[in-house]
Amino acid sequence: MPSSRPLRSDARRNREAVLTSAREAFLAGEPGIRVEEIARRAGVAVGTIYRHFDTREALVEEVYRHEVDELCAAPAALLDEHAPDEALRRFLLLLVEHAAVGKGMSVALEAIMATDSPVFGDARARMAQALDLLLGAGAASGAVRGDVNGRTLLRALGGVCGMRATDGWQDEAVRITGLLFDGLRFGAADAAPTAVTH
Amino acid sequence: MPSSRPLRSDARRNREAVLTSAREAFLAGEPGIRVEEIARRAGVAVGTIYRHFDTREALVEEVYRHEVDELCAAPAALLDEHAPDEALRRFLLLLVEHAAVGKGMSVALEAIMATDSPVFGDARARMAQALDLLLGAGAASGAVRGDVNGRTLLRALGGVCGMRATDGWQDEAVRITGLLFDGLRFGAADAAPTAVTH
DNA sequence: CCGTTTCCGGAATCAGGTTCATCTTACTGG
DNA sequence: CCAGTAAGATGAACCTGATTCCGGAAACGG
Repeated sequence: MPSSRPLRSDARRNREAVLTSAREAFLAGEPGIRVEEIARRAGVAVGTIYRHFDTREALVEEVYRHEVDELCAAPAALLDEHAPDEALRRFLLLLVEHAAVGKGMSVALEAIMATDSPVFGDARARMAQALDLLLGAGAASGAVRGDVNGRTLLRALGGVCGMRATDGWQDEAVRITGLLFDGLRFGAADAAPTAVTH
Repeated sequence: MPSSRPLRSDARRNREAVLTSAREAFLAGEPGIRVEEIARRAGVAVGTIYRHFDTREALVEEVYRHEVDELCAAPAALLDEHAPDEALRRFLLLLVEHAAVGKGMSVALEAIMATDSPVFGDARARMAQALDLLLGAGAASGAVRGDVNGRTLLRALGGVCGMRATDGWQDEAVRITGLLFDGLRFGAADAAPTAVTH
């Protein structure tokens, strides 16, 4: 019996309340919020949180699963409407944008992309797959070199997401993204370098 | 009076012992070692560590200051013996190599490059300056684009250093480095893309 | 050798995450 | 509508680790 019976009503309600409180806290820029405080805001006791999530990290992962799903769905949609290289470029910028949404998301993206945290293993794999889709299409059309895979690019992007809070970080993030984008096209296309501010 | 009188002999000895124990532990692959354990190995009490270092992080920083100095001195030496773009390429590879020396160094490099930790503010600034030297020379010779600064590149490299422990991570690190290198030359040179395995 | 000053030791304190024995509550069949 | 029971909730206690702090010990200057 893989999935036991559905959650009891109060359990479902509490679970939702915890996720909501956690999400709000993270997006509000307090990624380090204590478990006890999340519980307080959700109107439950800490024990309740641990009934639903194995560990604090597991809760964090759950909070961001939705965002990750959204991000992973983007490549297919972008390829529908744009040439492979343009789709790739847009996706990279999308990542930066998402990192900009809030410190919390940025922290999660960084953990997904730049670490080996087993907690985000699943998210990482899906993300790499999404990138593979773009890179494959780009390589097939000859606009992108074929010797880089999603996992590698994901790694390379890790640094971009760890830089919120710096003065003017968003410009810098766009610049780094452009750098990687150009690196990906190096020797595969005849386009001019991406405009990178002045 | 900026610098008070020299440390008492036993103080100097203990300080050294602590740094040595910490360095050995980090290089041996236990970056998370407890302060108490560092103290034990150095033959002192925890209080002694806190007399010399404000915080655990401060101790870590001190341990790596030497390595950082070494790394920061490299650009000038490389420019003496190689063309600007080749010097840049070699320096990027040198970073990967250093990250490979041990998990500890890798952790520190990552903290320096990819975060805003005030602890490494100094190291970060010096590193960015070192990269500026290389980028400036490259731009002047026309081999590298002129719109990227050291700080930005440092950020981009952050991800590379957070990937130890993955299977085959070193190859991947070299690949990412090559990607960035090519991105830096995009539109500025006529060379072929860096060989990046396949 | 004595008075000072600087250090050292290590138990106590603090901070957060995690656990667990006990009390509640939602669902169930009758 | 009600008792029985399993699922859920609680929150004080526990654990791990960093940091603090108050005597006691050691070095230095004379």
